[in-house]
Amino acid sequence: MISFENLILDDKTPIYSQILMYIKRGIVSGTVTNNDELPSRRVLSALLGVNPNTIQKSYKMLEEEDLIESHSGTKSYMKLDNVKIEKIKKELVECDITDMISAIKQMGISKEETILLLEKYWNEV
Amino acid sequence: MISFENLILDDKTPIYSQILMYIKRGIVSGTVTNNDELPSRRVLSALLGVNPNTIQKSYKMLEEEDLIESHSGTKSYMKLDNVKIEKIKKELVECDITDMISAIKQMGISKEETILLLEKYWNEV
Amino acid sequence: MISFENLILDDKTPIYSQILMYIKRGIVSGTVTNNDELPSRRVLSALLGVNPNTIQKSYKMLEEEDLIESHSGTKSYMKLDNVKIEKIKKELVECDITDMISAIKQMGISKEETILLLEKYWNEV
Amino acid sequence: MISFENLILDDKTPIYSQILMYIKRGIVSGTVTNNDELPSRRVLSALLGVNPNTIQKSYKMLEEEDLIESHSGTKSYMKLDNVKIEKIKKELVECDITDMISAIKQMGISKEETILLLEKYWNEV
DNA sequence: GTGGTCTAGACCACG
DNA sequence: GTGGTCTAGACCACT
Repeated sequence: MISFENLILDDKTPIYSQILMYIKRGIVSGTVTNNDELPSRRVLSALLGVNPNTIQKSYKMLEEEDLIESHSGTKSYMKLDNVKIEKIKKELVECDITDMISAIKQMGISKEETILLLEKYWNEV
Repeated sequence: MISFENLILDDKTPIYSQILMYIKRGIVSGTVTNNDELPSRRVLSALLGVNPNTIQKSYKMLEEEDLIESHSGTKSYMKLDNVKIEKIKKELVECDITDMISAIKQMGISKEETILLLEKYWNEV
Repeated sequence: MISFENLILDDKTPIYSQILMYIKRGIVSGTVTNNDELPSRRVLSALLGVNPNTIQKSYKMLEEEDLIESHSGTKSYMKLDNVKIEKIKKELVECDITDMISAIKQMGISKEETILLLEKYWNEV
Repeated sequence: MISFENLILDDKTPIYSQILMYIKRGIVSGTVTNNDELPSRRVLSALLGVNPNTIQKSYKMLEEEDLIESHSGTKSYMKLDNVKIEKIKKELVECDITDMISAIKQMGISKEETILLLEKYWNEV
């Protein structure tokens, strides 16, 4: 069963998107693996304190990306393979890194300075 | 006159916010300096292909942060000093770096690997 | 539910402001009381023939003055107490009376004549 | 020459409208009479510290209501008769009084209470 | 021409 | 269905 206890919601980004990203990051990190069971819509909505419709939207998007499979009952399971995992990893990592680089470079900060900043903030997050 | 030719709009973030961030990053990088003239709402809206009101919103937020001087019937100018510049730099850099670190760490990627990725992508952006 | 059937809009004052004043006057007169339900933006906008966003602006200003309670997905309700009501009453009455006096005095009309005019027009409005 | 020294501009109402109303109230009070000379656009704009275009707009509206006459030079004169004066008086007084009554009645305040308030505030304005 | 404001309509998250 | 936000266009006062 996938755990959502490390998911802390902020109110700047859409909730369905935060849930989606949380799961995708779990896939990349290996805490979410093939055949893992997802909590039911009802349970997760209660756990996170958000509307069931919002959960439903997240699950639907996972389904559209062919990452989960909903069986006849209410249970849903991750449907992963190495190709999908690599694709997500590349997508997420590239996005996070290049977005940051793009923003940093616009401010005229050098690569060396960026690495220093990264070292500085790494353990504070 | 502040140049906006390097600003490419995406459709994920609010336009007014992208314009705001573009100017703030320019302040940090030094391409936007004190007393620089801002293009009028009409000119910039035509240049970027957005509504004048969207520009107005960006400018208004800059004024609320006391970064520009703006009076009816006259042009608008940047109103900066070193204290303001340092404050913005800290705000922007911290935000970009820590957001990235947070996302990367959730995926179980180490600091060393991150630095390698940063080196790899730095010149591609 | 607050009734808006006595609200007739003119086109000299901003609509959002007229709606705001209508509700405030209702608060003073006692026709709008604590916990009263406000019509939704859609309903009221259809009723008054204006854009939902205009209603939204009025409601937002009421919320900023802490006169209504409003959460996403739920109805909005008046949030009043005697202190707030007295404050609004003082604010509105003073404004209406002193504006009128100021205008009348500029025309060289005496207090006695004004009272006569007031008696004359009172039942015609 | 019509004096504008008692005109204090607020920034809530359009300036051209405030100037127009100031003159009309002067007509009603008798301080502005037939054949009175108006200051030139330039002089009045300097005196009030507003743009000549704004003065021009006020004068144009007076002309459209046939209340002033501009001679070949830059001088303008009031063009009044008793019928016009009575019409303006009725228009202004009725408007001020009935607007106030309308607002006050909406708050459930009685005629007697209104007269007391009027007495109270009369000398404070 | 300049900046400022109001109204309008579409879209989003949420219950 | 609810409220909240973003973009859009028209209009106004003013230089």
